[in-house]
Amino acid sequence: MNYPYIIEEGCTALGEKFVKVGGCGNFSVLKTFDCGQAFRFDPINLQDYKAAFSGVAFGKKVTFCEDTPDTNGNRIVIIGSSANDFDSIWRHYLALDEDYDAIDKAIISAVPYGHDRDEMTAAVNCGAGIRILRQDSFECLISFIISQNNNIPRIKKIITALCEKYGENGNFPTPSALVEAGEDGLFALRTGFRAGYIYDAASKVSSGEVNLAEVASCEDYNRCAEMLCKIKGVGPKVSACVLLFGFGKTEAFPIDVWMKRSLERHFPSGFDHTSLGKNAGIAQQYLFYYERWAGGGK
DNA sequence: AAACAGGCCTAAA
DNA sequence: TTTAGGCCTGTT
Repeated sequence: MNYPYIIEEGCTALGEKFVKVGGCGNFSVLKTFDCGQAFRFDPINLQDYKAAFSGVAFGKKVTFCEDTPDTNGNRIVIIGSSANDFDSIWRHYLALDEDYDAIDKAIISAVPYGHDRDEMTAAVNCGAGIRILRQDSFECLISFIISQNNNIPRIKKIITALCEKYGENGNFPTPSALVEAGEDGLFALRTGFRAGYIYDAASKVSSGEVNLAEVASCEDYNRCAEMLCKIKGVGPKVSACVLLFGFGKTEAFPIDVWMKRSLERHFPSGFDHTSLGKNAGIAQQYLFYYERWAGGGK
């Protein structure tokens, strides 16, 4: 695989720092930030780039721009940050150190020859370039609690309101800040019936009844899910999303309405995600993207 | 206007 | 153990 490396660092005409990073494989800024895993990024219009997204993660404002690939087909990415932040935050956040080419091959070869493998190959080709972001676990937990029975624009709106009202400097609020907000304060942000769920999550995390560090270090997926499901409003789907996007448990395989449709359409005789092991979550993103944004190859 | 949106909780068989 | 309603709100 090709490891990411800094080609150039500098400042824009406006004095904002940037780094130009090569060796990013087939990494796609567009697919990664358009596949619904992160709620605090929005597309921005920069004519020089194929795709650009701007947002906040880990308390830092950042922009990711998809530049043209180098002569070997390796993606170059412009990141609006210091070289220091690239090394300490964004390299890891974007999972640029993962060998996705190898993962993609493993996913395809884990599916039996014939119809099913053809379907999976099509999904992988369609979603190739997506990276599972390594997001903050608490932010992820609250975000996916909010996502239930909801749509993306409103999810984003609520999260923005949470950050503005209860976060420091517009950052994502801490558990204790949300406890202080109280269920009423959370309800006032138009969270609806999820206010009690958010409050319960904040309380249990802040009291240690649900220990996120323990979840992070636990190797047993079912036990991890069990711990998170102690929170009201956290069930199989939300816990799977949180474990996948917020804890790097890539064996998680969230099944929502889109995934259900995708599996029914492409694998009518059934699909066993456990055979994919640690790659199940990545395959899930491909199948999800294939169904939702590419119409499932109809 | 009525249905739906990246689920989960609760009550009832 | 499984199944059906209901749920805040905003948009179409």
